[in-house]
Amino acid sequence: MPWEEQFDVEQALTEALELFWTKGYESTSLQDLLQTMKITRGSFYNTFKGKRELFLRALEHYRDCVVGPVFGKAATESNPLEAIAAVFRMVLKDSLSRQGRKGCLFVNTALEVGPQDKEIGDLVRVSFEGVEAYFCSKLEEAREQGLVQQKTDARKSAASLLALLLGMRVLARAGAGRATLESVVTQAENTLCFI
Amino acid sequence: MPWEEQFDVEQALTEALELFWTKGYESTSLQDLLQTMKITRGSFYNTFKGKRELFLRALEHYRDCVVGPVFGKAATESNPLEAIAAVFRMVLKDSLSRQGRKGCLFVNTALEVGPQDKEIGDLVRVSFEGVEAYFCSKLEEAREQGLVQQKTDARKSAASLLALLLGMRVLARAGAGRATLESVVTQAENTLCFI
DNA sequence: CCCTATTTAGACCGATTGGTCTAAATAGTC
DNA sequence: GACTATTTAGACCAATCGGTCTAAATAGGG
Repeated sequence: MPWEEQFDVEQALTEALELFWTKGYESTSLQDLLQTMKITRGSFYNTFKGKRELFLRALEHYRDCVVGPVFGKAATESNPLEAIAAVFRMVLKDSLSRQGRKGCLFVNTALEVGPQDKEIGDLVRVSFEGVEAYFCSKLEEAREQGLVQQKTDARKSAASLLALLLGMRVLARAGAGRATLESVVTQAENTLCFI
Repeated sequence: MPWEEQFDVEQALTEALELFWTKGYESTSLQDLLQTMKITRGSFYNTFKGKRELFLRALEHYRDCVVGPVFGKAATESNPLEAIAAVFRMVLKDSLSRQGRKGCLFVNTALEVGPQDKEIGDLVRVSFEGVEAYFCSKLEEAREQGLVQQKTDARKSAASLLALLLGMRVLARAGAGRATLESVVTQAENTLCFI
């Protein structure tokens, strides 16, 4: 046991992520974390430098293991508009589950700790810009394929789609009804047709 | 001085609101509050029962003094679609200012403390539902006046407009660029035309 | 089996948290 | 000007915060 790490770092990170996601950064105490991650104080500060550093790793973990797959899966759609719609449908499906009521960790973080921590704030802002760029590229693809009017401003449409997606995450965490969440997606799909 | 309150409660409440709005609930300490409100511990606990109770009053203050006027002003528009557009334009103008980078206190609260405090969570959810209902009634008015297609589903459209508005607040607090925020509003205006 | 590198459990740290309490100061009433 | 109701300033509280440190336990290499 002494020579290599005694616990599954990946597993512990996942548990920490879950906790931060549910309770937010400030409301998650060290005691909470140690209990949930099932490690001791010593290993905690040995493996992760501190609470903030763990949080940063949890954010990256979330980006790679939660956000990434959603867009990866959507990218398999051959129709670029369908790729965008698929993102909305996946987020909707998730938002309707018990799990999904936690919202999106990036959105939660953007509001709670982003404004007070430059590094973290930048990380989530860059992530948002990535989503916007993803939508934008898909819309440009759609235009090239004639799926969308030539005059469509991809950047503007991408921005509004991003806002729609973030809004849905807020509504989900705020406990909005199923009908409201579904309406957002159908309206997004309609928007994609009329774009 | 003994017989009535020694300080301007309204003023103190406004300063507290500002602080909660900027830093969030958890990150705002009693020391912060006392300093900003320029009152002593004694008067604090005399006038407001505690931190949570002050926060609740700050939320109500925000609802009455910040959110209310926006919708009140918009309601003076004779064209119901213009009333909705006016809300978006006002929120945009605010979001572009230094002040507006705080986002919306209700949105911030919905994500940070809403999930952990039923009373507060309900308060913000009800507020969101109010906005949705406002949009909905305006859209129904528009339909009656023939400004909008007869088949338009006012409820669905209202929900997506709400999501768009919340998304804009998230983007503003996350530090999104001017272009992104403006795009959201122009797109919302376009959506209103095609509805 | 000894040595060594590492992890363990948990005592301990100062700082800060939200909240209470008391004694002095204050400004009205009579 | 004494009395009284109230506010003041700030000492004080236990609990918790994130973080450090040490001694015992552990399991590899030689």
